[in-house]
Amino acid sequence: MRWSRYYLYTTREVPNDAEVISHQLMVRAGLIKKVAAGIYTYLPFGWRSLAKLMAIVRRELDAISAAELTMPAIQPAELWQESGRWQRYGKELLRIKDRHERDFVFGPTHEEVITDIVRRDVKSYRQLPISLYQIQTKFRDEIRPRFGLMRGREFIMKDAYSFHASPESLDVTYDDMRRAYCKIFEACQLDYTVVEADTGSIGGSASHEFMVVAETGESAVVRCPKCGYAANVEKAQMRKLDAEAAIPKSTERKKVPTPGKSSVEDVAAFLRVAPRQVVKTLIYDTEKGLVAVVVRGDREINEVKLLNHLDVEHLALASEEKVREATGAAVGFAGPVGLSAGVRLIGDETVRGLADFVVGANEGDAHYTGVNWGTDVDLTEWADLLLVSGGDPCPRCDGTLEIFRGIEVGHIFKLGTKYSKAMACNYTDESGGDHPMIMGCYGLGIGRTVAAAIEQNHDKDGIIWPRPLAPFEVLLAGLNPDDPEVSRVTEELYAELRGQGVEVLYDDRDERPGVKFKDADLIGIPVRLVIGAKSLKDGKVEVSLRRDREKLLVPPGDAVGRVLELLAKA
RNA sequence: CGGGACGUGGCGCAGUCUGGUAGCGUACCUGAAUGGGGUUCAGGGGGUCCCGGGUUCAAAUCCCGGCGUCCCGACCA
Repeated sequence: MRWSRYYLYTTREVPNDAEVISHQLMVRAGLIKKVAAGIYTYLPFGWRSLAKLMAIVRRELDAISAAELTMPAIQPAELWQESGRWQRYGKELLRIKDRHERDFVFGPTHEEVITDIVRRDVKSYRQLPISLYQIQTKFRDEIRPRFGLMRGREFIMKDAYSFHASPESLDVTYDDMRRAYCKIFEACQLDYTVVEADTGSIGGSASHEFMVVAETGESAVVRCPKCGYAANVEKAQMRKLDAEAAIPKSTERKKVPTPGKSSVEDVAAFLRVAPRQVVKTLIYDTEKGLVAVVVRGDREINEVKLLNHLDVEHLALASEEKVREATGAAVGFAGPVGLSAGVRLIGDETVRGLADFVVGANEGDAHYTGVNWGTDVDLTEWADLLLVSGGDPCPRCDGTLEIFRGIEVGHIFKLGTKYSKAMACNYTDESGGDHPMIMGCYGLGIGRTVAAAIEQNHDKDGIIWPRPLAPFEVLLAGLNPDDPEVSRVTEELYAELRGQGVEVLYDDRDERPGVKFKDADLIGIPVRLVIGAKSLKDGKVEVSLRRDREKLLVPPGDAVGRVLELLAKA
């Protein structure tokens, strides 16, 4: 491709609405252009990279006998009413009406449509298992789109669905998918981790996320370097410490004034105890009423665990008024002793072994000291509600968990029969009985993966494409277009590279060398071949890798061979 | 949805407080020189100052209402 005829325009300025580096570089290097918040055009240069990733995805999914199809983006509301998600799915679901005022949605995901298709075609256990996938534009009306393609409202996703007659069959496909995902992300040369994940609103029994390690990632993940345990913090557990248990009761409960001390730190400092001796009580508002959760003062509640434990749809810290209603005191003085009767009380496992601790007194400016389970509070509901953090003990071995941030580029679920039951997607078994099919679903963010690759592969001057995702493999630049010898050699090399099947972008623009070098660094094509009058006088052209920019001077006749060698290394 | 900020040639910004000729950089067009890290000089085109209403002799600037965008918290590929 000759750059002079190509649609690729770079900018020197950083766009004022781009915060993270991958977003800035994708705009500056002419990959994407914003149309509205969270909605982007994929420009030709960016689309080439997405297309490469999609080809890798297709290759690996076809290899595990998944069949590609394409479902409609616009889906009738009836299917969503049938699955129950018309009511449950929140405002992220874009609902639209046609000219007859009939309800439709722009699909944020396709469980309903795929289940509807399969239930009509597949009747027998002999037809199972089945795996289907598509690569398609989705729309989720996110409250806050951000970071360019990392969290768009409209985005391209690969979504796959599998159908089975037994849990064992699902296990096999799930493992196939997991391995295929690993191959895909390895093919993209990404530094990623597979982590255990919460199943969230999609539901199901098991789930793993594929996290690309990056500072700007929106998810927090813990990993044990010793045994390899890795989990999203939403899901992560820690080992219970025996030492925390069975501290004997030694004091009587006593109410003490704590004027103006509402935070754990303040109360602990004021009473001269460690924050971990303070038990904090958080009042949550849910559709099932108010819930009080007690947790060790130095720790945080994992709201996802709480949501799952309570089996509720909505969960939020209660308002000032609701807290008053439940405790009779201002926020900061709630405690489990003498809580309003209608409030459900749940204890996190971490406070179970505590004795002689401090709690809020449910009245302004006062706390209790010397509080103990049993004698002072009758608490019967215990659960693991802890938000795990770095430094906590691994739940699987005696190692210590590390915490890092990641970009969720893929997510696989064992769905079970949630959708097949709701939508009567059944098969007939050997003995003629009907059963709902067991399902799995598997998502992979196409644009997000490319953004993550840039997030992980760049320097101060621009993108450094991993070769498998690079829009072009080689950048060819002639520096002195007026020099007939330069242009002759450059044209010859261009023809030769193309003859070898190399994807080459030929910078034939009438620009000064400085501009060409700066643009080359910015757009980050892995291998660079430069022809300039100076080195050509010595019978040499330059070959270099974008990553280290180490120049190799070779005769023009050897150039293509050296380019191919470097490509193999890129 | 709560909290904060912003909206001025394509892009990045100044001007708004204190109302009075719409400006700078860059990009673009023409010409010349230059030709190994965003070169230089000369000339030129391009604006509903987000939208609507109000105050005023006069509004980018003040007032009211809307819209859009970005950032920080609850969702997800």
